[in-house]
Amino acid sequence: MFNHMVEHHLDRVFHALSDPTRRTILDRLAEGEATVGQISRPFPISFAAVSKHLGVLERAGLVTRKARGRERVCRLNPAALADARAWLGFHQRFWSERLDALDAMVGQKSGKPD
Amino acid sequence: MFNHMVEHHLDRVFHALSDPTRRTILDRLAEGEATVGQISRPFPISFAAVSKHLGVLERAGLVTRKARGRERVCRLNPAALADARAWLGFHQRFWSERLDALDAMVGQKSGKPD
DNA sequence: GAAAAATTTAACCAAGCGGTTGAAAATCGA
DNA sequence: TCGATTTTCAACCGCTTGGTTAAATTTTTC
Repeated sequence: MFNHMVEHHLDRVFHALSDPTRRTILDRLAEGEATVGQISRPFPISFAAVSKHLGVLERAGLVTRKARGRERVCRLNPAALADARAWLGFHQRFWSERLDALDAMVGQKSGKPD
Repeated sequence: MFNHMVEHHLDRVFHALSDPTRRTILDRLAEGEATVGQISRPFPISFAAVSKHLGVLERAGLVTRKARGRERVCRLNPAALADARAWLGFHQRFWSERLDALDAMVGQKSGKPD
């Protein structure tokens, strides 16, 4: 179902999403493509730090950077969220079913440990 | 919409999900509650390491541990995935709309079919 | 061609992470 | 009570991370 090909990818996507600065960058990018300079301006951290954050997002497949002259135009790649969404959706549903079944069994009060 | 109360929580949830060992632990837990010992047995890492992973999952709200004698019974909390799913779902949809609009504007001059 | 601008890369630092081992703290069983 | 079991805690190690500043690279502009 969720093979090991995508596992490695999930590591990077979830890790990229775990930082609030990076999530804010993604929000900014949702308003349209922007250069690294435009992205970094509102942040209180250095230009280079933002550039590194972009690198993390790019390696996770969430953002693409293409050169335009001496600038790099960053753009979102919404498709990269698909795997993460699929993982979460499947697991939340699966877990809920399992736990419902477990609750039902406990409700029978068998008293027998497995 | 996604206020700063939940932001801090998202950090921990996404970070917890970014490790393959922890995701495997969650899969294991989907089969039913289990003690720390039962969870750690199939892993090639130490007991203490698994216990720390459980701590990460617990602080993210994904797992609860309740004492039963000298054992700790771990159980999934599927609801903890809701915030992460909501974040992903909203953003993917929002991004797609934005990028579609962007593509439409760009497409007026190139007309590339896709 | 030289200066300026946009970005990345390199070197570094403090903090955190995932792992280890060993000791400590509860609890169970004889 | 004593020893075994289950788990956490503490200290430590090597690697990564998020941040810095400074140098290097590429492109634009004068």
